[in-house]
Amino acid sequence: MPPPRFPLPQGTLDMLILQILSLGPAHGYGIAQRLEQISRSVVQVNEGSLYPALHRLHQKGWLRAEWRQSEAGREAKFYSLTRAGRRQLALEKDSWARLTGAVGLIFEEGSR
Amino acid sequence: MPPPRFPLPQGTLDMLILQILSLGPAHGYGIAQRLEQISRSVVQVNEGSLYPALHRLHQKGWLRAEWRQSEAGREAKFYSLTRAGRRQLALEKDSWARLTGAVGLIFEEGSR
DNA sequence: TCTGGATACATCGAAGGTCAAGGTATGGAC
DNA sequence: GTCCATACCTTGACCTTCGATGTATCCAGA
Repeated sequence: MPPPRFPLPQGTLDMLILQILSLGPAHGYGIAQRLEQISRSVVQVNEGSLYPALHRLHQKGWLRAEWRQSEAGREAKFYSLTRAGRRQLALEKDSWARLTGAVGLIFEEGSR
Repeated sequence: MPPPRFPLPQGTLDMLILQILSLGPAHGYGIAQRLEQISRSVVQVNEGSLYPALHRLHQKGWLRAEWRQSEAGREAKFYSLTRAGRRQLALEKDSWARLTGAVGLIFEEGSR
């Protein structure tokens, strides 16, 4: 039985996109593929979430967009992190660490 | 500067409530306090999130509700986990572990 | 006595993100 | 010539969280 898909908690997708782009420019389709590969299929991005998220991040000035030729020889919109995007990623990683830390504390409380 | 408050990702509140109740019955107000205490104020539950969540979980059959006297001598609605609630908590913990694991993988990918 | 703060419940509308479903188009392989 | 992978996008339904607001009791301190 393959692991069940589960919805990404609101807000985490932005962080994951920024993280992938911190490794280098990529287009939407590629971002989705990388997320799935690296996470071993735990993270599966819906296109109806992905593209709005990219537009959102772009509009906020965290991404730069540029039409280029893809590896497959197709026109594709390549995104890359801006300086502000890098800052934002750091912030979101920080929040994530505090959240998971807090959840960890709450879970431990039961096992003592 | 105190750590900034941040919104709980959608869905995590249910899991945290179930976890707190797995330690024993509690009323809404008390659940919020415990979450804040245990998490060292990282998790701060909004009442407009808490009460709808409790009703939701109750309606799904994961909680039992009962009016009793609180420690402070006030009428309060005490919630406790049902068997189905315990099952649900296990499921959600599992999803959480897979999610944080996946996010961990994606973060590591950058630091190699 | 009365005022404020803690306890305890609840509801409402706004805001925001995710999802499933659907649509368009090109390139290469068979 | 047809199918699949690539690559973009939009729409509406759904759900949760949030901030604001409302009600009520109890107790401590001025």
